[in-house]
Order: sequence, then structure tokens, then C-alpha cells
Amino acid sequence: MAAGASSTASPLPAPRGGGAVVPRLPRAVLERFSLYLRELEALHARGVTTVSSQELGRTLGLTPAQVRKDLNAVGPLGARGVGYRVELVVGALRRAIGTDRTWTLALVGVGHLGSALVRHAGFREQGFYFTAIFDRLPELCGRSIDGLVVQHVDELVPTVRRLGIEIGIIAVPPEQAQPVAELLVAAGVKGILNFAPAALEVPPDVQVVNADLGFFLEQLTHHIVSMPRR
Amino acid sequence: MAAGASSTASPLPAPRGGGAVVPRLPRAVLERFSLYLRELEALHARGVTTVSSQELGRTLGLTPAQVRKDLNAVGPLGARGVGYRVELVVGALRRAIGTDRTWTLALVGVGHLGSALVRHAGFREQGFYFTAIFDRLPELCGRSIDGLVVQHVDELVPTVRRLGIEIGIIAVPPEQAQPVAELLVAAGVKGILNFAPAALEVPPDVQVVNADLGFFLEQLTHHIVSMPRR
DNA sequence: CATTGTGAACAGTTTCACAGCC
DNA sequence: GGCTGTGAAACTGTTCACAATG
Repeated sequence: MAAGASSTASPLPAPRGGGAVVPRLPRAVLERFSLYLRELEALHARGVTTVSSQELGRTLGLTPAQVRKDLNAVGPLGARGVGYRVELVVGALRRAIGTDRTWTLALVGVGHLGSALVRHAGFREQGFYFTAIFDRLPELCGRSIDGLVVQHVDELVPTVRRLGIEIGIIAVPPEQAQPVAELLVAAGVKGILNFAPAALEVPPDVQVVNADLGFFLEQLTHHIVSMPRR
Repeated sequence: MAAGASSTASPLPAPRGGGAVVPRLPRAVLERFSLYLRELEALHARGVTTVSSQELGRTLGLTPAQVRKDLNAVGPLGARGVGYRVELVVGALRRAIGTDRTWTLALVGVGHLGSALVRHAGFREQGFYFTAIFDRLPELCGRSIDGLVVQHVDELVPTVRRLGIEIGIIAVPPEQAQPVAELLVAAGVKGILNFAPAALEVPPDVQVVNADLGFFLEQLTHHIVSMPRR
């Protein structure tokens, strides 16, 4: 699925130059925007052109009122008595999220997780392109993964800067996460996706999203041990 | 780091039989609990025995008041004028999160991401043990990854049931996520960690946590394009 | 006397109900 | 008639200020 999967329907409006400043969304709304986008892209691929807040809410487990409030946050997109035009909403959501354009990625840390991320096809389909990959170990440098040659981290700053890469992905052991983050910041990235279980300190104009895998399992075990029913 | 890293200090209190019902925590609090736990474990490993809400808040980027309110949610753990005893709080957080015991995992989908997860050492250190792994492709079955033999999904239900596995991890393409979820439910798992970009429908007594990787990049791009500064 | 625990004020989020429009 | 957009109400989570206390 995701952006790449087309079938009966015509392709979605081509990504335009993306650059307009969009208003910051509340965290809770942003999380649901990803859900909406995913589902609407699937509907579009199936040739569906229109959907109501009720239908959309039912398949995603949300109330119709919430769907309407959420979508309304990026402007009045719906038609009363009719519903929402799928194509229109997909475009508006992409603009709000920032995926109405493509992005280039630098990976640091070519371990098990790092290599899996580079090979993960879903990223490309969503418009995210790995453009340079780095590791500290000399024996990994020169090897090629999915068409990209692993470079030594010593080359990170000049390479990332030269290629204008905007997003760095950290997949190194926790002790090395902070120094790597500082290299990425020095190289001028605008955002960092951090898979290491470590709290990064970066300047306020660099955005960080943490995706520590252990954290998801902890969420799950809490839900399990705190369940009322069973 | 995580639970396994010991150094100067004595090991933390051994996991006890875990089974008491704990009160459900608000999502936001639970997220911060993982942060606190990580940081407190690191402090313990460095031999620190006591910490104030101010120090803890500073290193994690939170206000002291928030730290106190959060920790107080599992009972009065601190000593006025002194601070919090690291060891005591680690124990209380683990009980609240559910990681005061070990858990067994079943992986479904031995692609790039799936194999990386199985080999990810951090899970074991946190008390999460892969116990069975499955794939649909016959050519993968019989191969062994990190000491575990890949079984065919047809054997999922009896195997997971026989081994009493409580958590299933889905790392298959999105179209197959729902059928796999249904197998895991039939096999009696209590929770599912879902890496596929698909909204799963499961009975209310089965917990689901979604960890779609594309979603994190979308969060990041929104933060970048909606930045006030720069 | 430094530091927690906590009620009360504040901010953010979700739900509700219905007016407005196609 | 069906469905969106939206103010107001209800709820949840965060910040503040200070009394309580080891």
C-alpha cells in the first residue's frame, strides 16, 4: 500500500514543490493524520472517490465527530450532505504532514536494524530516499547495501552537507547516539529519527523523534498487566 | 544499557513473580515512565542511589513538577528534603510497566525487519525472549535465525498455544497483517506489536500497539515543515 | 531547609448537539 | 435527507504554588 500502490484509479496528484509553511498540529491530531492518510490512499487505490466521516471513523475506530474536527484543522475539506473527496483530502493531509515532496535520508549505524531500514521498501514508496549510509567499523565501509556504499562516519559531515540531506536516522548503540547526533547537527540536518534508547540533546531548530523499539513492548506489557477484563 | 548493564552497583532487585494487577496509566504518563526507567537504570549502573525530581527532569527535558506528579501516580516513592531512592523507583516503575518479569514473543514475518528484530540484543536485555518465529514462504522454513528455527505459519496456532507465548510481533506486508493477527488471537496471545501499516481489528481483550516505521518519519517531516523558527 | 506531595488554576483534547449547506 | 462545520460542555492532562516533612 502506501503512496506507491496504484490499481484501478488514476495516480494521485503529483507531489508539487512543497515549501509553504503549514500550521503546527497538536500531537494527537498528527498521529491520526497518518492513519487517515494511509486509509484514504488505500480507498483511492480501490477507486473510491468520496467518503463520509462516519465510514472513515468506523474503519479506523474513531467517532465521526473526531474525524470531522481533525480534518477541519487543515481547512473545510468536506461537502455537506456528500462527504469528503478522497483525492482532495489526501493532498491536504500530505501538505500538512510534509509528504507532498520527497525527502533524503542519511543512515548512521549499519547493524541488523540499520540494514533492515535501508532495505525497507515502504520508505521509498512514501517518498523517503536513503542517500548516504555510515558506520564506524572499517570492515563495513566499502560494502554496498541496496545500492549504497557504506562510508566511514568521519566522512559524515562533508557528505551529508554536500548532498543536502535533511533527515538523519540513528541506529547505533545508545552510548554513541549523542555523538552521532552532534555530527548530524553539524552537517545541517533538520530532523533526526532516533532508534537508540537515549535522550538526545540537540539545538531547538533540529527536530527529534524517538522510536526506541523496547518502548513499544513496554507499552504493550503495561496494557496487558493493567487490563480490567480477561 | 537497559536492564542488563551492570557495573559498580549491585544488581537491581531480582524480578519477582509479577502478577499483581496494576492501575492503568494515562498514555502520556506511560511514555514518560519508559524514559524515567531508562535513565534511572543508567544512574543505578553508575552507582547513584538518590535523585531529585529536579535533576531527573533536567536530564530528560521535563519540569520537576511533572516528574513528581508522574512518579506519584504509582504511590509516594520519594523522601521530602532528600529525593527519590533510585532502586525503589526502578522497582515501582517496572511493576507499573509490567517488566518486573520476563515475556515470551512470537515473530511472524522473517523479512529484513523481522530478522533484525530477532537478532536485536536489546530485547533480551529487557526481558523479552523470542520463542518461536514464523513465515509463509516454504523456502524460509527450516532456516535458523539466532538459534530459532523458522516454522510455517500453518503451525502458528498449535505452537504458540503449546508454548504459552503471550505476545505476537507482526512484521509482514500490510495485506497479510489482519489474517496474521487473527491467527495470533486464535492462538491466545494477550498482545500484538504491529509493524505493518494497517489498522488491526481484534477482540477487546487483546491489546495492540502499532509501530509503523513510516509514521515516525511523517511525524518528523511535519515537525520540520511546521517549524516556527529557521 | 531542600524537596516531596497535592489542591487549584490552566491548557489541551474529546464529545455532544445542532445549525448550515448541498 | 444526509452530512459537514463548529460552539459549548465534559473530560483529561499539565503547570503552579505552597503546605507538609524527613
